[in-house]
Amino acid sequence: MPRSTANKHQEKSLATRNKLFRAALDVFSRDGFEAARIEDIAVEAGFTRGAFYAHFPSKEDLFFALLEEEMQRHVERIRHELQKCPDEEARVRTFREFFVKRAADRAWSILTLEFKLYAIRHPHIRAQLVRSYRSIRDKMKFEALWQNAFCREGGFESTEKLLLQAALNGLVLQRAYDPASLSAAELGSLLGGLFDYVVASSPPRPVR
Amino acid sequence: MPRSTANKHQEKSLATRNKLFRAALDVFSRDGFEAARIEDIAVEAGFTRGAFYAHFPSKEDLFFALLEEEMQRHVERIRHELQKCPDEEARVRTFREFFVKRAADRAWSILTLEFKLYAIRHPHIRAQLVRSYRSIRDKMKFEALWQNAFCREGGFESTEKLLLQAALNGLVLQRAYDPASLSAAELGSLLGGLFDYVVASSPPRPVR
Amino acid sequence: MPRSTANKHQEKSLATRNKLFRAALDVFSRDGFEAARIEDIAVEAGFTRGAFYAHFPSKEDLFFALLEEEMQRHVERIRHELQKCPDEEARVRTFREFFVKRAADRAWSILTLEFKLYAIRHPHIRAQLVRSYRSIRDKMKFEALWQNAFCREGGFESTEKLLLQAALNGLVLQRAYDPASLSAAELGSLLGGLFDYVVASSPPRPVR
Amino acid sequence: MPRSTANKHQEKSLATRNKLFRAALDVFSRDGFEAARIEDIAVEAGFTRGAFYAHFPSKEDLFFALLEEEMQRHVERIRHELQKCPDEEARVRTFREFFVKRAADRAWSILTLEFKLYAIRHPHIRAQLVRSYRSIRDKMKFEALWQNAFCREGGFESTEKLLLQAALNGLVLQRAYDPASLSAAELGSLLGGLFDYVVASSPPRPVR
DNA sequence: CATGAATGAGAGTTCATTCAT
DNA sequence: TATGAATGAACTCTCATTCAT
Repeated sequence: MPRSTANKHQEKSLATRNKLFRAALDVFSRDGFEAARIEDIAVEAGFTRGAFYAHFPSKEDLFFALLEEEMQRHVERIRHELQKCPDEEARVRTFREFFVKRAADRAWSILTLEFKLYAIRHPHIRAQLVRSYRSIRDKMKFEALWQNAFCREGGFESTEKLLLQAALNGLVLQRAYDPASLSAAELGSLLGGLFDYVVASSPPRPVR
Repeated sequence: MPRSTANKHQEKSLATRNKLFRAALDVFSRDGFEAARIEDIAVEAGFTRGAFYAHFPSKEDLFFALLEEEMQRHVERIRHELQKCPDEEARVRTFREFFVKRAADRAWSILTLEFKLYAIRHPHIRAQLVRSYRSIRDKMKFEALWQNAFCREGGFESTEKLLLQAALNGLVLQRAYDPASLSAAELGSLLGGLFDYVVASSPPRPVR
Repeated sequence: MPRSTANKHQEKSLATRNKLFRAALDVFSRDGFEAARIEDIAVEAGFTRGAFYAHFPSKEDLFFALLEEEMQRHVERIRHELQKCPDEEARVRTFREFFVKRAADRAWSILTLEFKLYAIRHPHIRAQLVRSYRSIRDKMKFEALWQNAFCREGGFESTEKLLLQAALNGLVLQRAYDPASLSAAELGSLLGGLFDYVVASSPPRPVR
Repeated sequence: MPRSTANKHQEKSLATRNKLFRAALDVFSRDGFEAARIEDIAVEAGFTRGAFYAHFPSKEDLFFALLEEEMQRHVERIRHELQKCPDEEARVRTFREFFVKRAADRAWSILTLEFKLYAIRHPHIRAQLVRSYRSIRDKMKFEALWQNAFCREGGFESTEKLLLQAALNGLVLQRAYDPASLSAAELGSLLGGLFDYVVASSPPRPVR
């Protein structure tokens, strides 16, 4: 088998995988993780179920891949923006903006909630999700990013970040199911205020 | 139809309904709303599926009944405690304690999240859920409760309360799927701090 | 137990039975024999399922009772009209009118078809239905009625009558499912013509 | 996707569909349309319920497919026979024979009745059935067939044909539930006579 | 006589997954 | 690699019927 043929195969395979990937994001966003049918994802990508199983062992595995990519992209965007900041004040402002803007990605917030709930009910997945988050964080050096930016102390998994995350997802959910109860502006203002509160209450890092 | 017969029927019916009610709370907590099978609820209560359908038209309706009862109980407990408070400071302290303690009811927080996600995917239920929350709030005079306690202005659905709710549920979820990332003490401290922040940032009610 | 009390009970019981009877005709007409739910019949009569079972062993038995009553009423009306006829010509005209007019009782025609189909699928009922028709005919002296009226020979179950019956029910069914294909006038004219044909082709009875 | 694979799949699929088709005719004939269980049809064909749903969206759709095929086959047989007829007399004789012989297909007559009754109770199906009959008739050029054969005028849906149909089905039903009331010979003679009557009473087509 | 709570069998339908091609 | 036919388990919901009251 000539090398070029092998490459052709590999390329085509990768292309299929990518199409399934994009399709999955669409279908998950539209129907939710549990309600999403594998057939719908395959069809949305232009294939049949068989192609799905040739690339991913299960719906869960596809989600983990998606999760990893999404976080990677997010961190890279932040890192890129932070490099342009002259001082800590600018860095904090950048973080704040990023945080508040995440409310716009309704689908992702909801997908995150949904999958965590799913994980609670499926012990095997729960363990994998915990591992997955840890591994992504390690790979991304997320902790260092946060600490360098803020000159503040942070534990292994800073609880303040969990609060921000929880509030963000919870409020997006609230707006999703009852938009009348919370306007987009109110949501933004709530998140902004919370961010300021968290930063203000975070203890300054002792000078070494 | 003799009166005694009717009473016997009524009594028995009510007893069965209650057993199903309790069983549902158990099963929902254990398996989640969607995964909960009607048969499991019925069996847990000591009956068959048919009995379930004789008392509740659907799993959703049972959940709404549960929701209403739960909120009613909660409000009543708060109201009772508030009556014993001599001044506003005591009332705020009472509210704070209630809020922080709600984190202990892991099952309910998670059930709430789950059902809201379910509602997003089922328009008919979404509308009913919105109506249900509104109707319970009206019946409970929840707004008045909150406003009297705090001597502060509050809109129809005060956004600050939504933030508290969102953070509470989100953090409980976090602890449920990864307990190592957040100890019970940290969770309590996070919630307490958030409560203080919200109360502090809430504008004092203008004197009339 | 005083006699009057016994009578009261009997009376009340009969009244209940009658109410169930009328309700059954309504519900059967509306929903069809098989789709009719015993509960609906009971409720329509102002009772509960238990009352139904106190008076009729099953839906089928109720139908047989209904069938018997309906045929009895029909024969009595014919007999009454025939008595007023001075000669054979008038009797034939009377019969013709009765036949054509039966097309107006859409519900009964359809119910008849439905129950016969049901009987085919339920051997036990099939046998009972055959017996039932025979017994009603005997009791009503239906054959004698027909023969006296027409001065014509007729077998045990004259096949011409079966043709009339079949055509009537079949055409009513046709109009029920596709009214555009057959107007009421066309239906009447078809039935009238068929009646005339049957009478004309029937061999005159030999003088004894 | 290689062509040969696609063909194999197509072939297999068609074979399965056909097996389900035949099985359905059997089961419908034996148990009736409503009582027929999808599982029985699938098993009779050598498959499971899942296979059924892969080929037909519902029991009703399967019936419509069956109806179309049956009518198509019937019309084709008639058309074929008519071509061999030298004159109108022969054509009328051919039609007569076909009509009388249809009484032998007890299952189909009864299935037809049953489905029409079912349609009356299910508005959605009723509309589809009316459309289905019309579309088949149009596709088959059934009207032209009938008119060319007879040199007689006929409306869009000649009412005489409806009478023949109704009588046929009704008499077959009668024989099905009470064979003693009508011998096969009597049934044939009744149908033959009716056919002659209808043809004789049909107005000859005016010469253009 | 009448109630109505409870049973339990049974139907339709969906879909992740397997596997021959 | 990709197809798509087929499986089979799971789940919801309906209703005739029984029975204690």
